[in-house]
Amino acid sequence: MSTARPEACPVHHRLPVTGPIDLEITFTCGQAFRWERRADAWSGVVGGAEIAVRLGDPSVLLVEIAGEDPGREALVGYFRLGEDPLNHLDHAQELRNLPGLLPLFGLRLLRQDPWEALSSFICSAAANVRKISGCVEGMAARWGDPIAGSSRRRYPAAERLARVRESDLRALGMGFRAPYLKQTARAVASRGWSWDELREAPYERARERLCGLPGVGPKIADCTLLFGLDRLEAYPVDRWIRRATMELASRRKAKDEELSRWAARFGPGRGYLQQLIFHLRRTGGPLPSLARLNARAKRTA
DNA sequence: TCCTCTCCTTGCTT
DNA sequence: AAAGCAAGGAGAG
Repeated sequence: MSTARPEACPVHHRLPVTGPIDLEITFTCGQAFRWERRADAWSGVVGGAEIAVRLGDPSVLLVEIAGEDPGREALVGYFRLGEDPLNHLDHAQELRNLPGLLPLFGLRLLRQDPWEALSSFICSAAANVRKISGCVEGMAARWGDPIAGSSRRRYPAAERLARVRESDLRALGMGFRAPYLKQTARAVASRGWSWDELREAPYERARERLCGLPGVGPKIADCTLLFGLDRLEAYPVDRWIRRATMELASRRKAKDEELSRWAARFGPGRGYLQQLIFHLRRTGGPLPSLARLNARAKRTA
């Protein structure tokens, strides 16, 4: 149902937004790696489209499309425009008192393509955001199909990356991640792999499946579940979330799995909250202990 | 089986 | 200039 339009007549959408929205945080928080700041908007690639987005008057997302229009509903889903992110606090009232967290709820957790999320986060091992973007954008430039009316390219499918040379991945700066990415691309492109099956599977089962892929451990499995498979109960524990969660839990040392279990108290939307905590910890310094914080809040109430 | 340590690439920072 | 650091994972011991 997607139609390619000529460049001279780009498609526009005006999409009303439920709840707060902050494009800067959304695109720079480390969940996605193909969003670029332009003079007047942000440019990203979603499916077969380049989309430029900016905010309009009272909480409207203005979208300009080049290439295959995903359609209004797909875009509303991609940005979760019909959901108020603050709802995720319903099961985590204790976090309301966390200084600096409330202003971050304009972060929209994007519903990304699972293969793009998986492969991007394989690139993320021991890398920083700039490095990851370079790898991801490099792969798209080299192997992605062109988008009509745009200089940007689609993200290459697993089938395509399964056929590239490892040396070409290394040339893009992939380093030791190159063989992981290629082998995982092969596995995902094979007949034995089904994203639909993963969507149906219980969280633990899906996580085990992903961990069976080369170069994929618990952290990247959880990122794939959270960012690519809409599993908001996934709580990826990286070095920042490890520190942040230990601080909140008043723990000196703890295993990642313990921290995941501890974070279950934040409810079914804890993955969404994780992304806010991640951003807060990276930009705002150490976090207070939740126990002390809530004791103080109770006294002053 | 579980824990800890080291290595693996690269490029930018101190 | 050498070392540290960056959304980790795999293999050894």
